[in-house]
Amino acid sequence: MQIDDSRPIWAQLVDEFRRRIAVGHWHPGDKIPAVRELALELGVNPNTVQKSLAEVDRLGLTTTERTAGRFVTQDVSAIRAARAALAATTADGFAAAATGLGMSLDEATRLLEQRWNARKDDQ
Amino acid sequence: MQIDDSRPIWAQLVDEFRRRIAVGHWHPGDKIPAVRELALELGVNPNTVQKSLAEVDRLGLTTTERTAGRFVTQDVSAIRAARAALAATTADGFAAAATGLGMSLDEATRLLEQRWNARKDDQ
Amino acid sequence: MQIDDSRPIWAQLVDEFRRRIAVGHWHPGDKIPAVRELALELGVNPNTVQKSLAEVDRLGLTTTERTAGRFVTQDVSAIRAARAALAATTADGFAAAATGLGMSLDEATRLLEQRWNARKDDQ
Amino acid sequence: MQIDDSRPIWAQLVDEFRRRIAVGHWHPGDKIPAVRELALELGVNPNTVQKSLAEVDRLGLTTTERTAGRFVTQDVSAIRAARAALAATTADGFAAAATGLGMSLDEATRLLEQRWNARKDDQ
DNA sequence: GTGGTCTAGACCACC
DNA sequence: GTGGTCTAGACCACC
Repeated sequence: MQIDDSRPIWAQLVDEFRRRIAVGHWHPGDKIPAVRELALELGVNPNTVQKSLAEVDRLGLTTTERTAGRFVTQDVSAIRAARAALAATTADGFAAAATGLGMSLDEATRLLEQRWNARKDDQ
Repeated sequence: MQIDDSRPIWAQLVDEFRRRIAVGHWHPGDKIPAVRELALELGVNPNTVQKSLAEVDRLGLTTTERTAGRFVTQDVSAIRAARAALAATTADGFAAAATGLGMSLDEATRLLEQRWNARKDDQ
Repeated sequence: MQIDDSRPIWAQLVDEFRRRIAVGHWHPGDKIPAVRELALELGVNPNTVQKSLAEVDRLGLTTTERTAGRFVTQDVSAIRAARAALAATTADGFAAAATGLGMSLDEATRLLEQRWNARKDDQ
Repeated sequence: MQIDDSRPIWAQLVDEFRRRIAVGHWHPGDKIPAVRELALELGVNPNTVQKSLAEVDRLGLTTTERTAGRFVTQDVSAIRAARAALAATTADGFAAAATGLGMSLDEATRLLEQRWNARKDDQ
């Protein structure tokens, strides 16, 4: 649980599931965990998971086969879109913080470079 | 409440309070809300808020005066440090996502530039 | 209540609300009844009405203003689409019945003409 | 269960049983299911089924033999009448919708032709 | 009063 | 066991 995210749980779950697919935690063609299982894992009601997964279906990232379960799409372009969306979101988060702190694009770029290389050194 | 941040709540609260000071939501010299008030606002136990505020004190971002309450530091360098930390954190988030998606630093920089300008156009 | 419609209630409600808009029972710009009111009128749970109205919103036939209520779109093209869909649906129903009974298109057309004129005489 | 058909359930059941006979779901000479069985299938009270079947008897579409059960008539003309009634009903539904939407008979006929051919292509 | 969210729990079809 | 639907009822923000 995190403080201060006022968006509905179901919308946060949509983001979380998109993220899992975007980063390849769930691979194309994979069966994803059952609704009740995810609800248990995430500590929310199955109905809430259900609502968010319906939206993920609608986004074309998963397909549902009623008795067999729910599967990550094999449609590469849909997944590519999810990856692009994820990258854009984190870029926006950084841009928002940096502008909020009065940084210029140049300063932000330098900072990104710095942290990028720090990451590389960590590994 | 957000899904999937597994760090302890008190640590998340430290981040939240640092953020409020870094972005100027709480200004230097301001009296910040009472522990009980924050606990109510954030929906957590007062003891948890207390623990996180003690850490914020230790970071030099706030000072406590027994009877009068808790105040944001007037020490500019401490606040500057908090701002730098916030910027670094979001930069890290972007860097992590971008490398996770197989992007190069060049691609990440171009994306940042793109989103930066998109923000500007929105305003 | 009618026999033998196995589709979910929420989907039937979507059809019903589209129909009300298509035939002009609810006019462009009109405030439609509150969720709880519709639930009472239709004898179903407010949550079920809520789900169907979210879909009607998604179809662009209504817009929601959180505290003021829900309104029929003023977008003529969206309404035109709803009208076309309604006409197509009833045409399909007739075509399905007619072909199921072994009628030719010519026979169906003649029957339609007959009933059309019978309607006219009734008025 | 469907929304917004305000006719009594028994009358709707008459339509349903006529339809089953008209489309050949129940064939001439067939024994139809027992009252209690139909009541269970349709989720209504056996008395309601009884009332509607009495009407179907009266229409000459079924005959009842006290101990053996209820059978679909072998009278071809009665069945033909049921088929004509079904066709007329759906034709009326289309005509009502089309006139309600301000269409002319010509436009309705063109739409019917269109949907008729679309059906054919689907198969 | 308005729309919206969330939970608990029952139930369904399909296999 | 799987996804899906539906209800009852509590609660929330916004006005």
